[in-house]
Amino acid sequence: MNDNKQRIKNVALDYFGQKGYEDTSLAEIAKEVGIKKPSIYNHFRSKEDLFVEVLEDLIASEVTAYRLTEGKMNHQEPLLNIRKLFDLFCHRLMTTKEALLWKRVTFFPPEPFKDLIQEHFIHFEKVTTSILVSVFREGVKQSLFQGITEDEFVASFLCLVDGVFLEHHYYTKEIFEQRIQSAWKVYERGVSSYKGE
Amino acid sequence: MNDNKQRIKNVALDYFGQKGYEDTSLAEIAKEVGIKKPSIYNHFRSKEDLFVEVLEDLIASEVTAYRLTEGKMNHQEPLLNIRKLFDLFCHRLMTTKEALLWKRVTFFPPEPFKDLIQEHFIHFEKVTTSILVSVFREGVKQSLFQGITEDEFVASFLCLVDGVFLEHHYYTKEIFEQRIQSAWKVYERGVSSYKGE
DNA sequence: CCTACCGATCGGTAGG
DNA sequence: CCTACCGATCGGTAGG
Repeated sequence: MNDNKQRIKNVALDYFGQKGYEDTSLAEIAKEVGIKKPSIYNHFRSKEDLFVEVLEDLIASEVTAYRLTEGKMNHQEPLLNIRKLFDLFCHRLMTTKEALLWKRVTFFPPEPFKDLIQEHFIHFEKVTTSILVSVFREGVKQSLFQGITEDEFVASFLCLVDGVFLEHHYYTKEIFEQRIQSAWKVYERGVSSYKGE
Repeated sequence: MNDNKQRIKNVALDYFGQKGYEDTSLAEIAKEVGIKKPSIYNHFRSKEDLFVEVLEDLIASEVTAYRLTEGKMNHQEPLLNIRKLFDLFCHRLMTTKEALLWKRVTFFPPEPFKDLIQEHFIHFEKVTTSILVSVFREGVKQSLFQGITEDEFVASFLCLVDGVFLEHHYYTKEIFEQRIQSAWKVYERGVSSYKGE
């Protein structure tokens, strides 16, 4: 019964990510699902409604993934944990349709959703920040991250991840993986103590 | 006589950057310029033509800005030069309309221009990379950047700059500047030698 | 879930 | 530079 509703959302997630919200028509979504355009209105009150539902699902699945990784951390190894977070991020970026749409809308939010998307972005960042802070504090206990404040630790990690986020689009998979490794290496050196390991 | 042609291009640069190519109509561009839509066709054969001209101007001005900064560098001070490049980038990001459109089309190129944009992207990256490479090599002569390869140096800088770019959209000016400083600090530590200054 | 249709807007043209 | 207009397509509705 609700099979088609989920199918519409799946196709919408894909098309909104590939072509953007404004440039995706309900007619082409319907065609891909195998129904006619007006039938979409049996499940969603408007195109905007459809977008909001797709977006909300996306956020929920991102937050869940990060919480799961947090649960799997070994609190004795801060450097490993921060790497795990980084890998999780890169992995989702390359394998999920959600990442493409999330990237698109955070970067170029469609007019009607600017505020909504901003709220989600801030919420999502709070989730990741709280994880980063707990990793940092554990590291400090172990005399890691010397000369770096909590805020600097968080900000530089988020900047790293945002940079990777953008670059995913520019390059082929091979070059992208090189880029990731290079950026990570410099980041890790940067947050490590000058006096070296 | 060609005053209106330039005005059309200025407005188009702004709107294409803010709203994207597909979601910008010739009617609204005309309105902003103070003419009617068909008059645009006195200066451009099509909407696609207008976009291509805007894009070509954009590339030219970006390349010029980077070349100018390169010319002002003091080759004895690699760390200062890389900081200058970083500042140039951040400055242009916050003050020029070109940067916004450029980032938009490199990430989410409108269908009809995918190949054209890719060509320009590769060209532009060659310019910035060549500047970074010459900074890096001067640094190596001075025993800076120990343990970092040329590719890693270039990749991590571009990642830093891409991260900053994304964050520019999301934060207030004050928070953004804090973020920039934190990201820069970790980057600089990361590319500097472990054995410290 | 469908067919048939709506007003609005799109890029673009004719003709002056 | 304009007015007037084109076919196509958009999101959305009526009615079954």
